Formats: sequence, C-alpha cells, structure tokens
Amino acid sequence: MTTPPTETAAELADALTRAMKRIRRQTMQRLEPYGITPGQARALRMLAHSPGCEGTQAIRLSDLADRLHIAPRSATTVVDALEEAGLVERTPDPADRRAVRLTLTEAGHGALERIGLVRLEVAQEYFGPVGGAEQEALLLALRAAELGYEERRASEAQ
Amino acid sequence: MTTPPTETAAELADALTRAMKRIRRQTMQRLEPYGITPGQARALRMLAHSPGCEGTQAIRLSDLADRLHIAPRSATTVVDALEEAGLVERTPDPADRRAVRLTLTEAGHGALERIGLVRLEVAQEYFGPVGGAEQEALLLALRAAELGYEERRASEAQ
DNA sequence: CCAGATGCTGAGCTAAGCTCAAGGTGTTAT
DNA sequence: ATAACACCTTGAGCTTAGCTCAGCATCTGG
Repeated sequence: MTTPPTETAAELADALTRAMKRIRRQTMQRLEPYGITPGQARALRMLAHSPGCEGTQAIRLSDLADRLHIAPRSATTVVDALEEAGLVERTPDPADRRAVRLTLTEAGHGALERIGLVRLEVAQEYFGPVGGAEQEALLLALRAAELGYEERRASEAQ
Repeated sequence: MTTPPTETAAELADALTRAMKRIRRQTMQRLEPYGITPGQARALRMLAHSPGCEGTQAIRLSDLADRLHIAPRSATTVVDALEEAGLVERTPDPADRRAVRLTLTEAGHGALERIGLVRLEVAQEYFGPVGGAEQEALLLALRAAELGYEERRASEAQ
C-alpha cells in the first residue's frame, strides 16, 4: 500500500536485529555478576509491572506464564529459581487454594532496581551518539509501528 | 554527557525489544512451512554474504562459526542439517586438507531467496504505519548508534 | 453433590548452544 | 628432515530454557 519504500524496511529490520543483539549481550554480561539470568530478569520485570502490593491481588503463576509467553510449567521452574535466590515469595491465595500468588521480596526489589539501572546504562551508552530529539522521533516511529501491529492482530482475531 | 535524555533511551530499548520479538516471531512462523529454522536462516544469510563463487574462496566452517558467534563445533551441527536438506555442500579445500569449504547449492539459493522475501514482507508489514521519510530517519539513527558502538569496542580493544 | 474445568508441579523430552578430547593436517625451528 | 606445536573439524556428552503429558488438589455450574 502507498508505494512501499521496499528495501528500507528490510534494512531497518536488520539494523534493529543487530542493535537488539548487542544490547541484550551487554545487559546480560553486566547482569551476570549479580547471578541474574535474562529469563529471571524478564520475570522480575513482569512481576514489577503487576501491582502485587495494595489494591489488586498479587499476580498468580499462570498469569506470569501468559505474560512471558511461556507454558505454565516453565514458569514454575523460573519461579523456583527466583524463590531459591530469595527474590520472590510464593504465597497461597486465600481465595483459591489451588493458586499461588507471587510477591517480590525486599531483595527482589533490590534486584529489580539493579536491573533497571543496567538497562538504562546500556541503552544510554548505545543510543548516546543519537541526539535526544532523534531518540524521541525514533520512539514515536516505533510506537506507531507497534500500534499498527496490534490493530492488525486484533482485527485478525475478529 | 550532554544532559542525557535519561528515560527515552531505556524506553527505546524496550520498544526495540518488542519490535524484534514480534518480527522474529512472524518471520519464524512464515519460514516454518519451508522447514527452515531461524538458525539455518542465519547461517544461509551468512553464506550468502560470503562470496563463495568467483574471486575469493568459499567460506570455511570455522569462519561461519565466527560470524554467527557460535562455537565451531556448533557450526558443524548447523551445516549438517543444511547439507542434509540439500541447501549447502561441503567441499574439501584443495589448499588445506584440514578445512571444509561451504557453498550454496541451487536449492540453497532458492531458500535464501524465499527467506529474503519473507523478511522483506514482514518488515514492510511491521513498519507499514511509519512513513517512508521517518523510516529513513530511523535507519540513520540506528546506524549512528551502531557506529558509535563499534568505535567504542574498537578503542576498548586498543 | 458430582462432573468437568482449572492451577500447579513431577517426570521426561527436545533444540541449540557449550566444552573437551582426538584424529588428520599444516608450519616452523632446530 | 623431523620434532614440536598450532589449527580445522568432529564425536561424545553436558547445560539451559523451553515443551508436553499426567496427576493431584481444588473450584464451580448444573
């Protein structure tokens, strides 16, 4: 639609791939000393985005699995490790005794903060050479693409 | 340096992560019917970027490993699969009988073409909502970031 | 109050990486 | 010339992060 810029999009995808690979690599390396694997970091970030403290209930294991796009059984394993490391706690759901609620411990919040800092640091380093205004523009463009993607998916699912 | 746009960079990294995840997922899904795994696609693309036909010699297995950032032993496995599928050929290096040279077969070139088309298609779909000019700008920004990264790495290695 | 759905986990599998070691080749210094 | 060392590939066996299937405990609609 609308005379596509043919190759630009593909090169964009390539550049994005390289960027992500590098950013992930860097982040992983700097997180390793803390004993945090990428998978654990993802899980912690999901937990952070889910209230779990006041108003709403803490997230349950299967919801975590959904958000991470992994099978519930796999989430069990991730949470095992996180609990072993003292970063999250399994607490029984008072309202449904089958379910397990997950809450971040003090140490979990600490880890999360470190993760945030590392991510910020790496991102700033990587995008350092790009001007602030251009960064904003880039962000807007990516958001536009995201939005389009989500709309498309929504309409496909009817 | 230069009053950093603090959060923008981090959000950028997040947006990039989501974009990549989606693009990879789509590409993978559309390549699956052809029986091509992402790892194989990566390898084929590397082989394509390496002459292998005229002037210079075809690439050797350990070079492929280097470029894919995997251990030589792992490249062996990838190439096994590719050869099994009839997409590449191992040929003995006349000049060094330890080495194995890798060349794309006819079928390999065909597969490569399909891969290219799928990648293009997916990228165009994803970045469709972003204007052509903005796509160019995005690409330039990413290239700037890449360049900075490469310089940094080069200077670190002295 | 019971049949079927739901939530978690044990057991065991797969894919894609890894290391270590060995066999066949090159290369270089004595 | 040859001994010593370095290099290319691959066999064997391990690790990690995911998966499915089955099973138990628990909920819930009829």
